[in-house]
Amino acid sequence: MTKEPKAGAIRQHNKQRILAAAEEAFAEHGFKGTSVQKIADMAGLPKTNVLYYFNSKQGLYIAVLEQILSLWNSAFDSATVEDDPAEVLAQYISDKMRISQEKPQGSKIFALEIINGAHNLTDFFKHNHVSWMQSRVGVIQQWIDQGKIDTQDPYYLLFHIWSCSQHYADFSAQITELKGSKMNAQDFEQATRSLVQLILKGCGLSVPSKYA
Amino acid sequence: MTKEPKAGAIRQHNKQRILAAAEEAFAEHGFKGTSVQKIADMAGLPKTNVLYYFNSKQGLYIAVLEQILSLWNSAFDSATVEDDPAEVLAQYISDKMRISQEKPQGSKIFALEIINGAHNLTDFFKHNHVSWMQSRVGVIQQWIDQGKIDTQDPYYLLFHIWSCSQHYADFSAQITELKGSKMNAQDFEQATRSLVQLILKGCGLSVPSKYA
DNA sequence: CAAAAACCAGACCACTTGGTCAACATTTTT
DNA sequence: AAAAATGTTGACCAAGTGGTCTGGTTTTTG
Repeated sequence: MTKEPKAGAIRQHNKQRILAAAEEAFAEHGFKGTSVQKIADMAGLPKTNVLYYFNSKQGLYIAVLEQILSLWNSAFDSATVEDDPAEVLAQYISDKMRISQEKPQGSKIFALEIINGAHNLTDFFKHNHVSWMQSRVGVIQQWIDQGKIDTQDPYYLLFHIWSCSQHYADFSAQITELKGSKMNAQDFEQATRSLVQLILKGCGLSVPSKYA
Repeated sequence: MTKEPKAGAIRQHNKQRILAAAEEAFAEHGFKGTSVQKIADMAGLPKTNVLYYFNSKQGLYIAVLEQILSLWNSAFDSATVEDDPAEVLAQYISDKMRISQEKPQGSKIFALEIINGAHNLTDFFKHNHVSWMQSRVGVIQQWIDQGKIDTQDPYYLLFHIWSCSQHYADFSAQITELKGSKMNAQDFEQATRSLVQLILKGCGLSVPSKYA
């Protein structure tokens, strides 16, 4: 069992400092490509100190992962059949795009983790993830059955929403190269509108004026 | 200049052997996570031999990258305004999905490379890529101007096509987890139809019967 | 204020890494 | 068949790795 000493303002502060540095480093160089020493330098602490708070490099990595996942909630999580699919999906896409804009590192780390086989995601998380998926697929299927949106496999719809929105975080280097400059806030707005229109129209929905 | 000794059946054969092993290893563990020793083992050769053909680990990695990129061509590359956008886009999406199914390692390596900042892609490739993009964006824009497809930023449309199709290669671990089993040929067919419908309908096009 | 708990950090270690070198074997060319 | 080019390989190395240990300092607590 991991010891969890209560409170400790210093502990709190230092752990946060280390987590922030680790998130940046892991996002940029991956797990193997990041050394504990480098994280320590970025956090302005000796290496031993990092290992003191997080017992191992992997422990720190998992802590980073969990912190990221805890921030990925959305109104879509609790949507029901009663809700308007156009409204709910548009909101969900907007949420995911905002996360890609504001927390690109998290998305990158998650992507790296999945590409490498997701070996560090706990069974607890995986189980949660599967449950969430089944529940959301259920709602979408009901929308389909009621003829509110086009017939399709709800799994693929969700995959497509994720991939497009996360693309703006994960592949930012490529996007910058191709567009000639880094995407700014206005670009993100436009990309979001573009994606909302594509997905909603692609599902046979019309875009709520709020997102047009 | 890199010496390129003519012919040499042995050379050809060994290099190919090493490239294949390296592709598999890099896709699974990334650049930093793969040791030259491991690649050598997989290729059934001593480490020194690998370094003999490719002067460094990075050299080998770049060779792998170039080999991958050389296979990513499609009919879309040479499409013109005269062509039917529905037909061309549906074909392009199908092509990209087939690559995700048949060559997932390549897609993964490319994704890892981009996430990590694309530092190993040569300027030559980047320039080619930008040119390709501008040319394709031009064609799409003309389709828009002629009212053949919905008004939108062509850049984002292409990003969305890429991200969705590559998602099936890069995030296969997550998909398998969520769907409960690895995607088979039939699943890929269905996913392709689903994506073609989403994108085309999202652009205001109707799906050619061939892809419905 | 003293003891206990928490925190800090240099020295150190076993191990892996990419890469070199020199000697030897094989193939190709003349 | 001699010479030149190409291929093969074990021994070796310097640098970097995650992680431990030990002894100290600071902070918290009774």
